[in-house]
Amino acid sequence: MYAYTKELRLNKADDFSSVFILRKTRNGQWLKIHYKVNDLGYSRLGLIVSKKNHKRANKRNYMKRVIRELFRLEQPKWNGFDVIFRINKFFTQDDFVKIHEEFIKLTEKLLKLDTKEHITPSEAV
RNA sequence: AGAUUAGCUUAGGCAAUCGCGAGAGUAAAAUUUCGAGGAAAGUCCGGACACCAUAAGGACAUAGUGCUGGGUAACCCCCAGGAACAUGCCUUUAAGGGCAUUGUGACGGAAAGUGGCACAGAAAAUAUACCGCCGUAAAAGGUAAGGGUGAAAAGGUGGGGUAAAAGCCCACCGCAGUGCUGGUAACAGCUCUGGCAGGCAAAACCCCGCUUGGUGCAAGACUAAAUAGGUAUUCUGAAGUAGGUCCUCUAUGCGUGAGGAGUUCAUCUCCCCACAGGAAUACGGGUAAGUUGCUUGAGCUUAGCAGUAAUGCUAUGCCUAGAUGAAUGAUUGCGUGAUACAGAAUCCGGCUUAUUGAGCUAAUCUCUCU
RNA sequence: CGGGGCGUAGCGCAGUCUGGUUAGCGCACUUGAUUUGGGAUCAAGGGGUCGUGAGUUCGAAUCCCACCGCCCCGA
Repeated sequence: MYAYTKELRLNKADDFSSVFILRKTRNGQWLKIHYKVNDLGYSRLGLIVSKKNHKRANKRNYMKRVIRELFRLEQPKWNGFDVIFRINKFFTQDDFVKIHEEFIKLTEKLLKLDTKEHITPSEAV
């Protein structure tokens, strides 16, 4: 149920650009998301972490891991969406709780209707 | 015992839940094994490997490198040693000399050549003579002791000597050279000889010795769609339509070009030659895409031996990431000195830089005790 | 994986190849003059660890080495 396999990733440039063209975005302090409905029945994740966010590779890898982890835990509650996350601002382990809150806030529009009624995001964690 | 400096080692262990990459396993699951670093970094050197070029080697150019010996697959690397310098102490009238240091140590050639040395100073390299000194009636002449300039001025100190001076002479020191001794060598020591060559800089050009083909895993190898094009073979050249009309005839005519003939106002007509159309099949090249290269290697562990050491040899055991939108995280607990810097991308050997805490070694200093 | 360039005053640039004792230029800034006032103009002035650190040299922005930051290019 909480798996994160290769099928749940956006890999091709066409997939990315099709999401960008729709221009549906939400912005937060650390994160920015682009999203688009798909017909697959499950959500897919794309990540953009540039060298301008942080120069060191291990710090960028950490940010990617955190977002993948949150996606893994949250995506079963969503309708089928292609979602691309971009990092606005560099964050570390100390900011994890804040990042989690922001993640849930940004993605509340993607929730399925029935889960929205029964479970609040904070309980799901 | 503490502090400082320098160097070396180490980079964590166990457990729970949900997850990630690869292998094994299965019909599919279940299950199970392994899963970042000392710098993985910077990309500064050296290789392995692959392809291209040359196919015997040599010379030149370019770039790099430069005390001696050793290590290595190789090196702008490492180890050991030696000049030189620095710091401290001792000694000396001075020049200089000695000792210590886990300090530095890009250290071939300046007598192959070219060029440079601001300002100051008489003079900055062919030496020269400003103030001076001696000398003289005055010049000429002799001289470089002293003064002054500078980062640097043709050995230093003392004595003799002289008109005044000067290695002109002597002693000691420095310098250059012959010889001997020690050392594999760089070099060191001793003796003798020479009155002293001639400043600095080659991280100025340069000369000499040595090294040096190019491109890099996006190298390269294999499989190989769609579209377009290439080569070969075969088939087709139909229908429609055109030649004023009808009949017959013409199938390279309706496209192009060269040539010829006829008629003619002609942008007309005809003849002949060459090329050109369409379809199918096969072939090879090759793009996207995929597979491979891709991890067993100048490998690691332990022990012994050789060597001052770097390192080498022998034996024994081990297999330890291999992704490709690119794998280690989240929440906790136990416990600890446990954090920092930081994430493999073909692989090794170095160098450089970043860095927490703990431990070890050495030197120096301070305090206490004997 | 490989190659190239840049860093000098608040901003944009010279000077670096060939080392030399005031490190300049333009704009901006400050003060004064001019004007009723402002702008423009004229005159004077301030402002620099030459990206950082070591080295060569009597002397380094310049030469050598190592780092830091920024930009560009090729496969």
